[in-house]
Amino acid sequence: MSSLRCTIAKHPIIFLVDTSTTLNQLKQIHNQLLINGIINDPHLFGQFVASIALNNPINLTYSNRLLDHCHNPTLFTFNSMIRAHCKSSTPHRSFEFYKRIITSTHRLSPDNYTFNFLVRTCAQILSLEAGMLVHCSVLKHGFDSDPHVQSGLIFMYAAMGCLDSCHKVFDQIPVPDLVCQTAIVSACAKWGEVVLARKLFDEMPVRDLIAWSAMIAGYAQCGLSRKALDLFNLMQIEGVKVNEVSMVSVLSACTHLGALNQGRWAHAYIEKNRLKMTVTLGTALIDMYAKCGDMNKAMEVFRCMGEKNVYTWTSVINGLAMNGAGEKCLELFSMMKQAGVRPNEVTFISVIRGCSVVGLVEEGREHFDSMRRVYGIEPQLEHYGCLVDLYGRAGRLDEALNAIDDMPMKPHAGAWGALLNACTIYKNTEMGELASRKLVELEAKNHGAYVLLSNIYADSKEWDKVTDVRQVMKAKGVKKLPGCSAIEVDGEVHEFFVEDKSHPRYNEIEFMLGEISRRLRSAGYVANTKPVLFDIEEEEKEDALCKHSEKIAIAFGLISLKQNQPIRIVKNLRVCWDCHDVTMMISKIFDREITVRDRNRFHHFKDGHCSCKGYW
DNA sequence: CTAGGGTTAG
Repeated sequence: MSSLRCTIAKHPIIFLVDTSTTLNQLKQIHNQLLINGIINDPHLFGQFVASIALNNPINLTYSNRLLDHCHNPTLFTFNSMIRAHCKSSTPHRSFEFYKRIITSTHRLSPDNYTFNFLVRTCAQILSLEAGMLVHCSVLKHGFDSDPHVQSGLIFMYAAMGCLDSCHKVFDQIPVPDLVCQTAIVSACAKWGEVVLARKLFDEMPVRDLIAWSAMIAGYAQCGLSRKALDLFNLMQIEGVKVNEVSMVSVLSACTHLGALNQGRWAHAYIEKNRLKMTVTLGTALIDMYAKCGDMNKAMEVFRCMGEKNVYTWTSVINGLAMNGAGEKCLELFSMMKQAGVRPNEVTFISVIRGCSVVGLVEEGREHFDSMRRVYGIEPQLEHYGCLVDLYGRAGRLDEALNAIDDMPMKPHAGAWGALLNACTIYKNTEMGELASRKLVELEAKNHGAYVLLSNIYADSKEWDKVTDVRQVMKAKGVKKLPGCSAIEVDGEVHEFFVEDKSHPRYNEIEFMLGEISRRLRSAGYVANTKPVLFDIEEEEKEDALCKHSEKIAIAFGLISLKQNQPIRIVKNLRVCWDCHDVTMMISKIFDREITVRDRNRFHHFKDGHCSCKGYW
C-alpha cells in the first residue's frame, strides 16, 4: 500500500489516508484527533477534511459531512474540496464550495487555485455555460494572468470543442509559457487545425517530451498516422526521451496503419527501455496486435497484464470479433464479468459483433437484452445496427426487419445498411429495394446503397434495373469514396489509392497485375467472377481488376515480399465482392497467405478460401 | 499546506 503522507505543520500526528482507507479507519483517525484536541484547531481540522477529500474520493461523503462540523474552514479546505470533487463522480458539487467561499462570513475570497480547479470541473462536466461564467469570474478577480488558469482555460475550451475561444485566450497571453503553448497545439490538432498545430509546434522556442507527445498524438487522432510516426522519428533524432505516454500514440498510429513491424519494434523498444507497462500502454499494445492481424500476440500481451480495465477487455474482445473468433470472444466476455469488470456500451458492440460473425444469433440477442436488464445500459443506434446485422447475416431477414421496427429512435443509415447487406447475401430483392430506398432517403449520396442494390439486380439478371440505378447514380452525382489500401514492406508502409500509378515501382506493379489477370484467366477463374458493380463489358471488368486499391497493394506485395511472408493489407473501406473473390483466387494460384483488414473485420485468405466464409 | 500541457476500446 502506498500511503500518502499528509503532515500537519509541526504536529506529531501524520495522517495516513489514501484510496484504500476504510470508513472505520477514518473514524479512528477522527477519534485520535478528538483526543489530541486538534479538532478544536480550525486550521488543522480543515486540513484533515481536505486530506480525506484529496486522497480518498470514495469517502468524499465523509469529508462532506465533516466539513459541516468545521466552524471556520479555510480557503485551503474549500479549494481542496473543489479539487476533490472535480475528478469525482459528482463534479458539479464543486460549485457548492465556490459558493461557500464567496458567501463565507470569514471574508474569504477565491484565489488562483480556486479558479484553476473550477475551470477543470467545467471541462469535466462539459458545460460551456458554466465554463463561461467561471471565465467571467476569472477576469473579474484578475486571475487571467495566472499561467495555471490560462492553460486551464485553453484545456477547458478544447474539451468542449470551442477552438475559437481557445485561440482568444491564447492570443491574449503576452508571453505564454510552455504549458500553454502545448495546450493550444493539442487543442488545434484535436479539432482539425492540424496544420496550424504543427506551425505553432515548430514555433515553440523549447519543446519538451509532453509537447512532442501532444503533436504526435494530434496527428494520430486526426488519422494522419504516417505523420505521427515521422514526427516520432524526428523526436528520437533530436534525442528527446520517450516515455510510456508518448508510446501509446505511436502504437495507435501503427494500429491505424496496420504497420505490424513498426508496432513490433515499438513493443521491443518498450521492453528494452523498460518503459512502465501501464494499463493504457498494455491496452494500446493489444489493440495494435489485434488490428494488425496477430491475435496470438495480442492474447499473449493480454495474459501478461496484471491490471485490466474495461478498455483492456473490450480491446481483446473486439479483436477476437474482428478476427472471426466469435466463441472465444464470448468466453473472454464471460471472464471479464467474472473478473468483476463492468462492461459498458462499447463492450457490447464488440460482443454482439462477435456473435454476428459466427452466427450465434440467440446468444447475441441475449447479450443485447442483458444490456438494459442487467447493466442498465440503454441500447443506442449502434447496438440496434449490430442486432440487425446479427439477424441479417444469419439469413433471418424478417427478424432483422423487425429489429429495425422495434427501434425506439429513428433508424439510422447503419441499420438499413446492415439490412441491405443481408439482402445482398441472401438475394432478397424486395426487402433490398426497401432498405436501399430508406438508405438513400437518409443519405442521398450513399454510394453503398446504390452498389448493393445494383448487385442484387445483377444477381437476378434484371439488367434494365441495373441500368436505372446506374443512371440515378450519375444524375445525382454519387461518387465512390476513394479506396485506400496500405501494405507494410520492410518496415515501411506503402499506400495505394484507386487507380494509383504514383508508386516508384509502378511499372513492375503493372506487370504483376497483368500476370495476375493472365493466370486467373488461364485457370478459368474469370468466368466465375460475379458481375462487378454493373453489367459491364468484359474488357471493363478486366480493367476494374486493376483499379481497386487492394489489388494494386496485393500486386506490390507479390513483387516485394518473399514467398513465405504473408501479404497483409489494410483497407479504409469494405472489401468489394470482386476483390474478395479475386483475392481468394490469388491466394491459391500464387500460394500466398493474404490478410486483408477492411473497415469491418479481418479476412484471412489461404488456399483459395477466406476465413470469413463469405459471411461478411 | 493545494495547481497546469501529452495516452487506450466502437
